[in-house]
Amino acid sequence: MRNYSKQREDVLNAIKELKNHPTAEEIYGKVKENNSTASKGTVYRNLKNLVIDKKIIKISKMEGPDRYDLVNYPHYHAICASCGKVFDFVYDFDVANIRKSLKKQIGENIDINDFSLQILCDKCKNKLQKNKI
Amino acid sequence: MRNYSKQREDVLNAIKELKNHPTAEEIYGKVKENNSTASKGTVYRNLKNLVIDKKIIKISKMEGPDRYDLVNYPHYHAICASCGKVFDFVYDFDVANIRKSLKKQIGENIDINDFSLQILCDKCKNKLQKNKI
DNA sequence: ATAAAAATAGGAATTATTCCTATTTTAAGG
DNA sequence: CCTTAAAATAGGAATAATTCCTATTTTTAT
Repeated sequence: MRNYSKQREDVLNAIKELKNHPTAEEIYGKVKENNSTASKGTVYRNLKNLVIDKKIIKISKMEGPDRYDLVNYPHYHAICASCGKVFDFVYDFDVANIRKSLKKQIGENIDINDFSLQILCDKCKNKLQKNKI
Repeated sequence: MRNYSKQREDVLNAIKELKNHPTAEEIYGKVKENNSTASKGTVYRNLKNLVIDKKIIKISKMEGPDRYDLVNYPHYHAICASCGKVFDFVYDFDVANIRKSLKKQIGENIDINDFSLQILCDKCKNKLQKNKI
């Protein structure tokens, strides 16, 4: 179903070189910097492919473009809805049980690629409480 | 810190009327249909405010614009990275323990607004496996 | 070596989101 | 109930992000 493509490797390598959750635009920039022929459409298409293949995950905030992160060691992201700060964290979710629960509820044996938490960080919580709501 | 606004209520009401995870554009459309004066900027600003206030959550897929959902009963979303299908599900995450773990790792007492799972649904898994990876 | 399927280049086109400023609304205090 | 500063909005322009298109190239199976 999926063929090999040099450009997909280029995209993955660009993400490896860029630290800290790059955007598609930043990845495209790095890819070109590395003299890959990959076009913008190719970058977007392969970002999706890489997510499907569990090589990377997507991070979405309340503001700004989506970001991507390598799946190198098992970690997840907690993203502040207010300031957008991303906290990397480790947690031992009971994946087997969650899958079982999903199987019961939706009747499908899904694969879990990633967990992501929408949170409010300390700083933003305080800012909101400083006065009224 | 935050003042009352009629338009923010209009946005929330539009989401209540629209079923099934509307986009900002769809919400804007409904809001105008309801004769609210809310402009596009106002809709976006208040979508963010409503997320911060835990009235709604944002759903992000690999394709297309972000979507929003009411926080009416405790449920979460599992989103297929390939086809974008959204599965609503219920699960009793150990929120207290997750918060404790986050506190230890990042030193902050964050509030958890939402969990979201990136998954691969059965259908897409099969499609990918039909041939090679 | 050949052919069909998959992937790409290059960038145009389209969407989604953000931004801007003058005006209006809200909430607090006297 | 006045007044005022802070917060919010309208209206839409501007920008940025994403998708789309077609001819060409690459990949893989045979």
